[in-house]
Amino acid sequence: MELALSLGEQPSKPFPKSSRSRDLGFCMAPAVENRVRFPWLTDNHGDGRGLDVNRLSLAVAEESEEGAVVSSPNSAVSSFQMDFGRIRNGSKRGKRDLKGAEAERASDDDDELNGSTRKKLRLSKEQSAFLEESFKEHNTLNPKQKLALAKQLNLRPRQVEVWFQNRRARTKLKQTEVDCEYLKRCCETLTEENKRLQKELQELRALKISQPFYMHSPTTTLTMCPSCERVATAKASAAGCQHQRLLLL
DNA sequence: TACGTCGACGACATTACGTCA
DNA sequence: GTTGACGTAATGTCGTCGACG
Repeated sequence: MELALSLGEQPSKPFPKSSRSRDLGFCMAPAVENRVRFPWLTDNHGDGRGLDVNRLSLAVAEESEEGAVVSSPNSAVSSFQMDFGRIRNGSKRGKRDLKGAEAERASDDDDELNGSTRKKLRLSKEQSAFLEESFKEHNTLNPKQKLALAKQLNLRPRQVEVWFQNRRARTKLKQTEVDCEYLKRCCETLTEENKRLQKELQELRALKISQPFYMHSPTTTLTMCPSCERVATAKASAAGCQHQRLLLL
């Protein structure tokens, strides 16, 4: 039996840095990938980039443009317009956010840092659905895609980025659960097989003790049935598997 | 060419908030 | 109204890579 799993092989960084080249797509052991396929693992665009958000439903965007910002059905406040009070003082990430293209993250946060604690918003169903669709297309985003999505959903680019990060983490967690289940089943099967072989070994030993002369007979051979892989002597096979009996005929 | 630095980004662990039973 | 569990948005940290001097 072949355990076609990669859990044990996974390095501390299961997603290799190949994704840095924007090739998009999870790095899963081939066998795992074959067992559980995600539609977005295949790059329909060939070059692995170029998410065309315009292909997706525009319903949300249209609604947003009208100013009727979509809000969570469970939230009384618009999910976009809530404050984002963030504690970002002197942290490595905070510094990085103030540099280069990432400055946009900080700039649009600056006017929202009044509070001392961060406010967590919940994305609306429409936003989540839209992001989900995008994720199915590509599980990573290049800056352009990120900006386009953010604009379309009226979110901050950072929010889109975080959503994708969390989504990848959730996907991986699910995959790990699936793999664990599979391994469990494999383990059970192997345990059963091991029990059966142990039993068979005991029977053979018993046979050897009870019929020492027979076993030492030069004409006696142990054969393994290619069909059920049971080991048996020519004589014992008469009481063993039917395949052996057929072979003897 | 080798090397150090920097910015960007992803994974991962963790925190904190919103929701619901 | 309170509480604990759960889902998830957000944060912090680390490692890696490519660009650049």
